[in-house]
Amino acid sequence: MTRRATVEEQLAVLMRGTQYGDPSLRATMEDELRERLREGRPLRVYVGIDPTATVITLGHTVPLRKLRQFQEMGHHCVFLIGNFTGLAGDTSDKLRARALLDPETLERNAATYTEQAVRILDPQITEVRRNAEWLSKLSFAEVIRLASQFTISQFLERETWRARVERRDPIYVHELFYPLMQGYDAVALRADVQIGGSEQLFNLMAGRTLQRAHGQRPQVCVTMPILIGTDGHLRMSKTTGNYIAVTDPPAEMYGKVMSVPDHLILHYYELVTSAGQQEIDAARAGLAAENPMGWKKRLAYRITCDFYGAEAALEAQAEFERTFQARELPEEMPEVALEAGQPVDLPRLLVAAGIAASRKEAQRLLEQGALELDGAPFREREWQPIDGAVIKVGKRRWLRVRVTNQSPPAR
RNA sequence: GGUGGGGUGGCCGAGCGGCUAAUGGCAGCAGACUGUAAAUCUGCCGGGCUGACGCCCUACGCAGGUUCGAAUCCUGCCCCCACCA
Repeated sequence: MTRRATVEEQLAVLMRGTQYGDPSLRATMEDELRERLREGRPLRVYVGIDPTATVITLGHTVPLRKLRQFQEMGHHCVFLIGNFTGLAGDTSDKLRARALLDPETLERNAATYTEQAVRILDPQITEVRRNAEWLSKLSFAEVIRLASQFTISQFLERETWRARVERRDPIYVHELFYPLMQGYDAVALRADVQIGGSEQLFNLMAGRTLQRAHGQRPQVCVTMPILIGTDGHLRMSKTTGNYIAVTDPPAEMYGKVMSVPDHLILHYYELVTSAGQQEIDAARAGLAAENPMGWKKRLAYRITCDFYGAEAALEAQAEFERTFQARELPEEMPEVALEAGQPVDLPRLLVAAGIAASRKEAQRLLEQGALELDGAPFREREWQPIDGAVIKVGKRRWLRVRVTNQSPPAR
């Protein structure tokens, strides 16, 4: 990626993996992008994220990766933090629509977001902006002017809103402002290209409308598919808990990828790795012919490697092989200190060690045969502690016991 | 302001006087099996006490009431939705 690729080469990479509901829209966007690439100047490209939670998941990284591709081709990239749009809450979730986030929270989130986002982008050359910069300064009169660019029927063409109207679900007025706000971002940034999830298409298109109204050339909209979470069918998000965070430690990141259902392996290769077309094709062919596990391990390695480097990724892989494939002990595990000579009540111990949420739960685990003591099943509730003993609970929880020599054993 | 429909366990969603800690689905956990924390199958899935049979507490928007007994009936209140004004 040292020398500038040709326009068609760039275009092929940049359009790969994108998703548009409508082929003609895709064709339009592709043509417009080609046109701009031909100008030979660095394009202004951006991705916006509302800092509504504290973690960036692999789902967020999908558009960010696309942004990275632009960056690698020498285009100017902006990471936009929606600290103003975030103020009003999430449009798609009724319950959260009213939960206004306070500025401090937003600020804190914004900081962590940036830190996490630059794991994907090149921090040296990424411009980080916040949309409160311009949105907070708009007057009501200006907002009205923006609003006059849209009609209600345009809004009702948006599938999600139409569905909500039909279901008689509420649509709050402020939700209608979202596209305006997001669209105005494009104006303020004088964007050539905006990248977003495919559910954001309407908002990205609003950017075009407003840019046109401001005498700017409408931005090219690049929309990416939604990443499915680890449960295998819902969109990856923090609220549903089916997520892999970019800040998950290596072993956990690796393991979570391994817990993804097989049918998503290719989906992940396409959206959250830098695999090129050939590799994707190879993976597709391989998955059809071989045990998918190997491909999934390669995937897990790749993803972990992207965030933590090869060494950590190898270690995570070794740890996984050791604990889950060979069923051996992990390198590190929590420890508890117990007094010598005192029999212990295991459910109580598990709760105290934070391994079970309640005694009831610990009891259940015991009854279900989930406990292993130094490799052998153990179903008693009373236990005489042994120094260095390892208690395994279920498949992935371990506890090492240390016995303190309060009363030194005769010896 | 009026009319109608609603508020049930992490989520969705049944129940509409006792058999209900509350059907079912999703998510989660465990076991078996395995090709992985995949798939499949089985079980568990509010909390405390008990070695155990079991006992107790909390729970169906909130507060009262009627009943031997209420998520289920009545009253008041709060909140949500739609339609009409």
